[in-house]
Amino acid sequence: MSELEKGPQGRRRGRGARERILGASQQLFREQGINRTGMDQLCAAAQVSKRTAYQHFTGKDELVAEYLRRFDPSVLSGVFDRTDLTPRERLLAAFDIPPTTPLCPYIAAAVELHDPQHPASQYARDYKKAVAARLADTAREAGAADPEQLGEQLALLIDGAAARTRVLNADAFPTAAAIAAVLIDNAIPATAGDDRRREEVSS
Amino acid sequence: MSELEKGPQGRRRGRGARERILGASQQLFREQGINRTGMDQLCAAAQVSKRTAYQHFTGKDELVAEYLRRFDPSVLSGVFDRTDLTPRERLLAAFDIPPTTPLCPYIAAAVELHDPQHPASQYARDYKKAVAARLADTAREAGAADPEQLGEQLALLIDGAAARTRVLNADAFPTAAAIAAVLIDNAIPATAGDDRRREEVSS
DNA sequence: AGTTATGTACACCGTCCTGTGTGCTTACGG
DNA sequence: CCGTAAGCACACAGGACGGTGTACATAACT
Repeated sequence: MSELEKGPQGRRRGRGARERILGASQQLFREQGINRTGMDQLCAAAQVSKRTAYQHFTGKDELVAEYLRRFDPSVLSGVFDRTDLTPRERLLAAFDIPPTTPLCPYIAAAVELHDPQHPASQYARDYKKAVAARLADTAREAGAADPEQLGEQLALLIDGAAARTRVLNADAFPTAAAIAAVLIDNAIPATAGDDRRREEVSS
Repeated sequence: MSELEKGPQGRRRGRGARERILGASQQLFREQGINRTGMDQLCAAAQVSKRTAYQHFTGKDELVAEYLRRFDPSVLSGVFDRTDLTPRERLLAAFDIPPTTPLCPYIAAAVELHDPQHPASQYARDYKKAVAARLADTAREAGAADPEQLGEQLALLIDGAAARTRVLNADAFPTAAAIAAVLIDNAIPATAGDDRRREEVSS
């Protein structure tokens, strides 16, 4: 039989070593960082032989890249696909992250790996662009004058809150949410709302 | 002769090994990151014997902490002490960083070291708080309604721009500056409209 | 059955890392 | 001038790291 994908959902019969490895990665890379987590420790935590790990992933680099790919469903989709909220509420919901998230792992990976060519760094870039695009879509849906600009601005606020939370060890997302509310109200001209301020589009 | 301070300005007669070490640290830690820069390489770049390096610094940790302490004069003071600018212009000038700065080294250090107890991490926290305080002072000088809040908001914007610039490999400071302009104008009650300032806010 | 993919146990390699020990040379100050 | 602090050259310890080789056990599918 051909060497078909053993990728994301491709474990054909195994007892699920790949999933355990990725699960341990989620925990350890977050708690300790990528560089400070050795493969020995990771395999021990996953209850997986080291040999098996290197049969699933060609190297640590690939494992790190795959580890990053396991965040989209929980964060990105979980916020934007909520139809129970108005577009404006959805934009603000992006700042309601529970304290379970120490720091955006994409920023952490980009800083730790320190190599823009690394697969994980490239994926982090793609992810950040995707988030900004989703924010822009929602901004357009909410009737923003310049959705792309608002999306980029909100994305910057999220990253700022993440970075600041990490450095200061104190939640910075409420501050970011406050800024977001101002930006959103400034960018949406005719929103039905209490405070409708002078709509000036900063050039 | 007693073991008196060989600290910041304490090289008594030497040929300046300490300064060369710190100079090389500035360059290498920025270009390659902290964890990816070995002491061997650093000493070679500084043209300093490894033994000498470990006589000036008890370990790499202390060197990293000292390396972070060498940024205040160039960044923090360089922006806030410009008396040729109005307070509002000074707030915005904090976002005019030249392309020489790849990423705020404090964020990088906090992420790379990954230990809030590390001296360098503690110093990074102090520095971030100090910047926010300086921004708040300037915001107060500019007549902001809630200077502390504005200072914290602007600090968050700076960190967001730094993080985003790093991850995306694209300058995000203009976006942050645009947000800052909106926040500043919203926070300063009397300064609406164009550049009508000069109402001296006596300190 | 029996073959084959999957996983295990464990030792091992080479490399890089932080950090030392030791002896020698240089330059400054009195 | 001489003494001494500053710096140098070099080897090496001790450990963590990423990654591999080998031989063996188990599960699954036909």
